[in-house]
Formats: sequence, C-alpha cells, structure tokens
Amino acid sequence: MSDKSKGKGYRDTLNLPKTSFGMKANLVQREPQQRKAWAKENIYRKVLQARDGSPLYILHDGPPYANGDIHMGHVINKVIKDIVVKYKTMSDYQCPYVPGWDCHGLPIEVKVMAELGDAAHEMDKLSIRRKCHKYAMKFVKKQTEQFASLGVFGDFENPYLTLNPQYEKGILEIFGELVGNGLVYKQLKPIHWSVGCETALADAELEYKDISSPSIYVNFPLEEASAAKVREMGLAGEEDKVCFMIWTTTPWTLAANLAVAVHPRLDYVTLSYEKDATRFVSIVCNDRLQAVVAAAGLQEGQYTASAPVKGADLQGLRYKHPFVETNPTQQDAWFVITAEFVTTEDGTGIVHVAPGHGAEDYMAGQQNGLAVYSPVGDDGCYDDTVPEWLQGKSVLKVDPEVNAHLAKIGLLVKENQILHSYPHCWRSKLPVIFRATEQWFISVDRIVDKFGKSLRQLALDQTGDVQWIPAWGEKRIRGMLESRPDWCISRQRSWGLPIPSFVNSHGQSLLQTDKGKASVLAVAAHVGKKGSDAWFTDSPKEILGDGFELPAGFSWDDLHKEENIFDVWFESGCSWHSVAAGHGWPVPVDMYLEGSDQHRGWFQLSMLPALGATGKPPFKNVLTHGFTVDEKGMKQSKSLGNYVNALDEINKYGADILRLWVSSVNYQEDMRCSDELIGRLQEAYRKIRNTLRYLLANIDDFEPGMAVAYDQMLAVDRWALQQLMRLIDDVTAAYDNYMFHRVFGLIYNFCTVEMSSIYMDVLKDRLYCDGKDSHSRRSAQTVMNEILGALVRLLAPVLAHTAEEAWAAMKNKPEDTDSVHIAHMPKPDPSVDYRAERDKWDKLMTLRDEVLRVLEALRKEERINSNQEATVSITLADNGLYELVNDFGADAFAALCITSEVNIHKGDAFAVHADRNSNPKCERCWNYWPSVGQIDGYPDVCRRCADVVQTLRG
RNA sequence: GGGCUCGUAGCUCAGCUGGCUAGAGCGCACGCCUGAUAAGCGUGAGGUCGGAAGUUCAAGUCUUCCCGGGCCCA
Repeated sequence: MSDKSKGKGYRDTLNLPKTSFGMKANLVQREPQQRKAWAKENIYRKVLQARDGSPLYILHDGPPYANGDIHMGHVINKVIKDIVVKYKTMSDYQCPYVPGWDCHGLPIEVKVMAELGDAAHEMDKLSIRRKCHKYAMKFVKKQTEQFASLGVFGDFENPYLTLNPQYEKGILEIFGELVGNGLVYKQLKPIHWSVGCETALADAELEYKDISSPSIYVNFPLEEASAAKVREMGLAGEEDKVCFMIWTTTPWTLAANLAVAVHPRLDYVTLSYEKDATRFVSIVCNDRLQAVVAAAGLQEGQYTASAPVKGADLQGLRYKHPFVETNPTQQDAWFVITAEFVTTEDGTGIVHVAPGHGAEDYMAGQQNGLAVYSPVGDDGCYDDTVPEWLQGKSVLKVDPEVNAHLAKIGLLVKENQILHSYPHCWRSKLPVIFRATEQWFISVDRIVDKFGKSLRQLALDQTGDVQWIPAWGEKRIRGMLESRPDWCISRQRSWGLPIPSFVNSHGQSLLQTDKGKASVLAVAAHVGKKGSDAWFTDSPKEILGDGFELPAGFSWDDLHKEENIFDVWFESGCSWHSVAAGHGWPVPVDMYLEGSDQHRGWFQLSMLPALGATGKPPFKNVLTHGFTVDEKGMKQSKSLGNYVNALDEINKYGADILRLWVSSVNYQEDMRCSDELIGRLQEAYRKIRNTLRYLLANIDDFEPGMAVAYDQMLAVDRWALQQLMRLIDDVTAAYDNYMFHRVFGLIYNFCTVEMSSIYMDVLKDRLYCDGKDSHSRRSAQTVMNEILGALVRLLAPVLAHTAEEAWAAMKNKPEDTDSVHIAHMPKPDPSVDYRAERDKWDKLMTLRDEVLRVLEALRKEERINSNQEATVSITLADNGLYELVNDFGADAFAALCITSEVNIHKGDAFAVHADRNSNPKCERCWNYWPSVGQIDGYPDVCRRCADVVQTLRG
C-alpha cells in the first residue's frame, strides 16, 4: 500500500543499527574457533604476562581422578574456578592456574587388571604399573581437552600429575617431615579391608549400602568357677546353665572372639527359661530384657528375671568360647571386660569383642590386655588357627554355617535378618570387613614436639583462621577433625607411590629409627630423578645412595623394601607442597575450591600433612559447592536415568550456555539440573547477547571525541548511566562475595528491564530519527558506549567466549587490550550519584507503568495499536509529583512512554486518560505530532524529521 | 542412627537485625509492533513462604517437633 511505500521512502534517512556482531550466537560453531585463536596466541601466558608485577592470587586446583569423561560435577567445579580466576585477573591480580590430576590408585588399577584379565597373573608389578600409567595419561589428555572446551584458562600444557617424579618427590619430602616429627607409626590394627581388591581402604573409599545381615542372639556358657560365683550372687540355681547372651550381626567374627563387654554402670539381670529341655540362665542388660524376651519368643510365665547387679560386678567372670576349644592367642582371653561404648540401643547389653575385627573392640582389647587376633587372610578366608570346620572358608559367605553350628550345639537363642547400612568397597562393590593387619598410620593425637600440639589440636586451633565459604564449612570440618581416627596411609596394591620403608629380617623399619627422616629424603631425591618405578628396580643401596649410613641393627645385606603404597589421599594431600611451593608460590595459598564432600577428603587430608610438616594449614580460603540433583531434587545417577551427560550438553548448547547455567544457580546448595533446565538458559543468553548487539549496533558511528558531558546529557541518559553505576557496584560486591548467581541475576535483570524494556526501547526514536550528529543522539551514544564497555567486562568471567567476541567487535574499547580477559573490571564513576535521583525516578517509572496500563486498556478496545497512536492526559493531585513531572517535561515523559503526546494537569484526583491521537502521522518517525503537514515541501513529516531530512539532502 | 545443610510462584532467584494486601526475571496466557526481526514491547493469571505447634501486638523471618531432599559418616 501507499503507507508502506512512503515509509520505505524515509528508511534510508534513518540511523538504523549496524554491526558485525551477529544476532545468532552459533556457539557450537563459533566457540571452537575462539578457543583456537586463544590457543594460538597462548592466552594463558599472555594474561599472566599482562599482570606481571601485580599481586599474586593462587587458586590451587584440586586434582580430579584421571579416569572417565568429565561430568556435571567437573563442569561446575571448573567453571566456578575459572570465574574466580578470570574475575581476580580482571581485578588486577596475577592468577596462575595449574590444573592437576590424581593419577595413582585403585580405580585405575582395578580397571587395568580387568582389561588384562588372566594375563595379569603372569605380569610383574612394573608391567602393571606401566599399563596403569598409560591408562591415566590417556584420561589426562581426554579431560584436558574437555576442560579446555569449557573456555577454562590454565596451564594445560604443564599440568601437575601425581605420577610425575617431581610431584612424587614432593610427597616424600612431606612424608619425611612427618616421620621426622614422630607422626608415622606401624601397627597391627583393624582397618576396613576390601576382600575384592585385597587392600586396606580409607574412609573416603567406602560406600554405604543397605544389606541384609543375620542378627543372632548367642549364649556363651560360663566357666564352672564363674558360674559358681553367679550362683553365689543368687542369680542362678544349681542346675541352671549359666550364660552370657550376646548379640551380633557378623557371626563370622565370633571365631575371633576374645572377650565380652558390659557397661560398668548399667544394671544386669539373669533371665531364666527353658530351651531344648535345658534350664538356661542368661545374663543380659536389664534395659534390654524385654527386647531379648521378645526376640527369644518367650511368653509371659515362661521366664523369670532376677534382681539386678551392676555391670562392674560381672567384670572378670570367665566363659567358654562357644566353639573354639583353646585360646588361639598368646594373651589371656574369654572373660568379661567393661566398656563405655556398650549401649542399650540394640542387642543384649553384652557385647561380643573381637579386637582384630572392630575399632572399638580393638581399643577395648588394648585396655584389657587382649591380643589382636585376626584369623582372616588377605583373600577374606579363615586361616588354620580356627576350628577345622571353618578353615579356608570365606568370611563373606560363612555366616549361615556359623549360625547352623551354634544352633546345633544349642547356643543359638534366636536368628533374624536385619536390613542395615553397611560399608562397601567403592571398587569391588563388595561388603568390606574389619580386619587387623599391619599398617602404616599417621597419628592425629601424638604431640609434635616442634609445635607442642597434636595434629588434631593444630587443626582445631587453626580452622578458625581459614575463611570457609559458606561459613558452615568450618563447623563441618571441625566435627570431622574432632572425631577422626588415625590416618591409615598404607595400601597393598601396585599402582601408587611406594611407602619408602626398608626393613631388616627382624621386622624393624628404618622409618622407626632416628635415620627415618633422612632415609625418606634420600628416597625422595632418588625418586625425583628416576620416578617411583625405581623403588621396584633399584637396590636399597642404589636408592638410598652410597653415602647413606645405616643405623645400628641394620646392614645392607639385610635390608628389604616393603611394597606398600601410599593412600592416594596422602598424595593429593601434598599438592600444596609439590605444586604451590614447587612453583614458588606462597603457602598457604589463597584458595581451595571443591565440592563439599571434600571437607572429609582433600581439604582435611591436605590440612593434616601441611600441619604436620609446617604447622600451618595450606589454604586461606576454602570455597565449597554442592552437587547436581535432578529436576525433582533427587540424587542423579546413571542407573536412575536422571543423569545429565555434561559432554552432550556442551556439544548441544555450547560452553557459554553451560557457564551461564553454572553462574545462574546458587552453588552453595543442591543444584537442580536437567537438559531442559540448562536449555532454558539459552533464553537468558539471547537476551544478554542481543543487549550487547543493540548497544554495539547503535554506536557504530560513535567516537570518544563525540562524548557528551554528564551534566549536558538528557535526563533519561543520566538515569541510564546511574543504573549502570548501581549495577557495577552491586555486581562487584557479588563477585567479591563469590555470589555468582547474583552476578547473573543482576546483569540479566539489567539487560531485561533497565536496558531492553526501558532504555533501549525509549531510545529508538532518538537514535534512529534525530540527526546523526545531533546532541541528543550523541548523548545517548555516550551512555550506550559506557554501558557496553562496562557490561562486556562484567560478563567476561562468565561468558568467556561471548564477551571476547563482543570485545573484538567494539570500536571504542575502554582499555586497549586484545582480550577482554586482560582488561580490568569497571569501577563506578563517583561523579554519577545514582542514589540522589532514585526517588525521583521511582516516581516517574511508577507513573509510566500506570500510563502503560491505560494504553493497554485502549488497545483492548481496539482504539489504538501502537502506543504512538495515542495521546495521554494525566491529572495529578499531589503537588510534589506535579512539579516533578512538569520539571521533567511532558514531551520527555511522552518519550519515556513511547507515546506521541502527554498533557499534564493539576487537579483534585489522580487520573490518567488516553485516547486516539487526532494529529496526523509522521511518515518518517511514526509519531502523531501537530507539526506534521505544517512544513512547506514536507507534507508528510514532522518538524524534527523535516529538519533532519533537509540537512541530509543538502 | 549421627554431624552439617537445604526446602519462598512451573523455573532461577530477592526478601537486612521479625513490621504495610510476599517481590523480580524467565516461562505461561492474551495482545501490540514489524525501522534490534529466528528480534522488540505491553497487560494479565500464578505462592497454604515444606507441615504443625509455640513465642510475640506482629513470623517467610525466632523456638520446638515433624515431613522431604543433599553431602559426609556410623
């Protein structure tokens, strides 16, 4: 129609947006190119060089395990780290970031052994270790690419690997310090043992699962002399068979029973009843009497109970083991001891004690002179010190036989099944057993002379000096430190750093002599040069060096290498030394940042070696994040099918979407995660991207020399600048407090509300229709240029790729740097006071909202379509508001509402009316203004447009 | 079972030391624009603040208990 053609006639007189910055992101195609460009210029080095001389900020990477593809947990962790590093860099710190990998340990070894199959049996340790090495390196390479594909900057060419000789050397140096400080000891002690993997396990290597176990009540008959005493106490009659009744869920440990424990202050009674034609008198705790009666199936009248005696009165009474004939140990056994750990929560109040198969049992045994008896081999089978019918049998399968035997000899009172949570090996998935073996430990309670305190005391004293983010992290780690046992650091496997212990044929270790530390340091030097394989290939003399002087009782021809390896947690726990100190960075480092499960893992197990060696924790700040859950808040797992594949997401949406998603959620809590939830961030991304694009496109012809001074700007432009300053203030505070979801929210809201729906919309008329070089247009461009420069930099730590792309498209960069990641965070301009005018603008915007509502009503009535077709009449009763709006100006307010005309009146009651404007439409700017049709030679445009067109056409 | 922790609209988040009819953005519904166009704008409907009891003149905000998640442990 004619309208359209006329409109087209003026189109080329407008200043329409122009930019090379595409509306379509095409992240999946574009990002890899960006990364290639970064790699080519070695952006990591370049950024570091740009901060030469700036204060260091060290975020020390916690090493992920080198197996498998990365998952959402990795994504969250690495992205948060990268946001911190990029933000700190832009805040003028020099932030070297060296990623690391945990390369030793069971998961890899198990995997490799499985791949080898039967061939493994014919291979020596070295060959297996070589396979493991290769396996680890394969995944280091893979994960390196995957991490880098997130836009993470770091020294990926020189990562730290726990299998590197230099790293291993560092571990041994710290171990040497701990040996020197008297913290390392070897002892026969029950530890979690994986039958499947034939090794000791650390707490961190356990998984708890529900299993069904037998729950048995067993009578332990008293020795005759003790039974007589019980009769003397009036608790039993002459013909009665007097027993202690115990309860256990691990029948197989009964073979190693050496005592029973009672609580010294609880009351005990005898329960008399008849079973299999025998009159039994079973001693149980009074508080458990009813439970036992119920369990034994005794009805009212079928039993009687005696008066109570204290547990302490039973101490020293002796019993006969239900099925072991003679004491298999060198020490006394089979008598009643007292122990505080006895409770009345379950069982009979009389606890079966097997010091070789339980932590509390072990301690009670130590206190009462019992042996540490553990008749179970590495393979989980009984040795030949047990009764013949048990020998060689697997303890994981033997429970039914034990129970059947007890039933046969008439001592099994009752057998049930109970469902309970039980520790399992994280690799073999089999239930673990408690089993006493010789292991190396780090003591948390021995006093270190140098520091006058134990590791536990040092740790508890100094957790308060560390800043925990969120703050409850301190409570959490404190609780763990208070209750943790000594650290079992030895493992009976191949793939790891050997514990450098040389022993003589008397079983003495060099570590336990005054040459202990020196020997470890000598090994450290050797391993640093040749790697830990040398432990297996070289002789003690080659390892320790010719000059090494052996202490008394040791000789070169009677010196053997132990073949335990370190717990991998000890290896990664030394990274502050091997890596941070190794690079010459100050320790404690500025930050450790991992998932909150690492309070027990890496944080604690880095703290202990650091405290033991230096007396100080290795970090100043510890930031933790939560875990991803599905959209319903439930744990994610592959088997449940609610698992989000990180690589799929990256390939589908692009890294910046993932980064934006990470920034959008509060990482301190559980993070709900699904493909849909991540996909939704595309919307936010587009909004942000289009905001940048609009800003870029409308300042294409702008140069800094054209800038308009703040006090010369139009009021709305000043408002926009004020909003920017507020944004910079708020976003900076959010970054400084590691509240990245607030950074996201603030910026996103700014783009959506202040920019897109208000400022950029209001500005269109001025930018497009006013003269290209007009003051009003330059005023707007001055502000847009400012906003763009700030926004891009505020976004850079999160949208690493997109911000770089926008930076490249900017003609007037606030700083002359090739990369936005080298630029500095914007600072608010103190001369722009956003607080002073806040109230005024709140009122204007509220009035604007009201006008928009009235216009919407008009549109509903089909009186108008666009707001420009309307004329608005506002009646104000409030004097202050009337003056405020009048000062602002009716035309300016009309522009703010993007309507053609606003009239302001003073009246008795507040009212807003709108109607269709009767003025003719300007064919250039589409406003309905009175001047349209009044200008000679320009019949279809307004005054302003006529002037602009005239200037253009000369 | 224990320690720590979380639970505000469909989603992501604000709600400071307790004080007006609980907010925002997105999404959704319904419209508008077609000179940011695989864009842009407007209006609107959505909430027993996990539940219950208590303290208080007043509780999303404090206390207790319960329910449901998560991490760590037993």
